[in-house]
Amino acid sequence: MHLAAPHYKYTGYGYHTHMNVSSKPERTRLSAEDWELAALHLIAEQGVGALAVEALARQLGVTKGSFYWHFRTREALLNAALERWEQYGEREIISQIEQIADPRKRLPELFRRVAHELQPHRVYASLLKALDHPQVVPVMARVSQRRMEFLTTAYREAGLPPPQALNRARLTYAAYVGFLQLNFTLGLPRINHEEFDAYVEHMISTLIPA
Amino acid sequence: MHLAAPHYKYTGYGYHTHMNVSSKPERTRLSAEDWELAALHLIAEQGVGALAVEALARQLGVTKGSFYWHFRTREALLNAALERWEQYGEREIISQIEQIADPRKRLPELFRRVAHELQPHRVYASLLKALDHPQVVPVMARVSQRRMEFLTTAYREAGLPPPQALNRARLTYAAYVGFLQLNFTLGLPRINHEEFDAYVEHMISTLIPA
DNA sequence: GGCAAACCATACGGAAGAGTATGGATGGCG
DNA sequence: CGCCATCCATACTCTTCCGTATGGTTTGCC
Repeated sequence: MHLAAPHYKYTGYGYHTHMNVSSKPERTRLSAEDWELAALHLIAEQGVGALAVEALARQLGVTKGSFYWHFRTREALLNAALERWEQYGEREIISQIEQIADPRKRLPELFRRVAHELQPHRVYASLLKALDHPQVVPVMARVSQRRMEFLTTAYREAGLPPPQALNRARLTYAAYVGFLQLNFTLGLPRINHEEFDAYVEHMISTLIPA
Repeated sequence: MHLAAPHYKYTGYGYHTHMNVSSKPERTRLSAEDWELAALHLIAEQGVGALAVEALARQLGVTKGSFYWHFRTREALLNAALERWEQYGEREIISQIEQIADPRKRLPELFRRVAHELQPHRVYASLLKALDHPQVVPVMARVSQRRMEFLTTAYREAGLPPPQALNRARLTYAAYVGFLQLNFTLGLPRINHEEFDAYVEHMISTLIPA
């Protein structure tokens, strides 16, 4: 009889000291948060379809008995993990960019920063492939919508008239999403580092108004 | 004992007269081709994950017994369907575009044509979400690679120097892929017709050199 | 130190779906 | 007409994975 709704602490996005994936000497007891983080980790690497409770339990060194104490169902875990991801997704980057004084320097800087941290994009890429699961659609819709709006105002502030700014934001964000898919999901001729930097600069020069 | 490797006819991509999904008065006997086409149809609408043999059989008005006569396994069906799709995918469009005399008019025309036939893109979009299945990766890699090369030469012929042409092709194709995902997979604020046309023109003016 | 509450293991039940075995129906063709 | 190849139905088995039931163990705390 476990109707317990455990304490959601939301201490951010990252790993605890006592949790390490795929090695089991550390046998501290687990919290709901641990399961959510492990779930996100698994989603990033193998996709939403691979999110099975018994597999996760094995990976954490426990059994299903533990899981069903913390969560009512598998869907509950997915929802909790998605909610956590949505909360602590782009917080920092957006606020960092907004602190840049010159509006015309914001977009290039955004492009370069986003380009150089690949890890946070893995979850987003996995979630893109899971758009048939009804639970992820609203989350992705909200996140994508917020980012699009951020891009749109950035383009306006960079000098584009409103209607063009919206379309340019659409184009930019589509290019971002497509790049994710084509590269570390599909593995097209593995672009290397210098080449990638050149690509980013090409993007900047063709998408951002001088 | 059915080791039979049935006759692959490859008569193109489209529906037979005697096959209609989701109504069953027509009870002709089925061929391997029928199963492949039905599979592609199902993939386009519900994704690769929904490709179950019993479900397909129900939809075709037969039972599994039929299926396992034509195919050795479920994977065999997927491979056959993918192969068919790869063969009869972009044949026409590419050849049509190549017949346009002025190289500078090819890209705008390509953009506009691709934009106005949504149906063929549904399979591609579904396959993008199935990039965790190892069977679809090589197919998508080949198809995407071919299209990218086509775009690259088109940009060169339109006047871009080679390195820029490659990056512009990358950008363009990423924008295409991302648009698919963001729109009829995720349902972002459902862009309407005039607005969509305006978006396409915006793409043309920012991505294609004057 | 002992007692709740929190946490976990073990052993089930049940649904879904892949694949197999086998016999029946159907159609061309000699 | 009758036979053989083709096509399909029925009735299984096996596996995987979700969820439940229940009892055991650990931990904070009085």
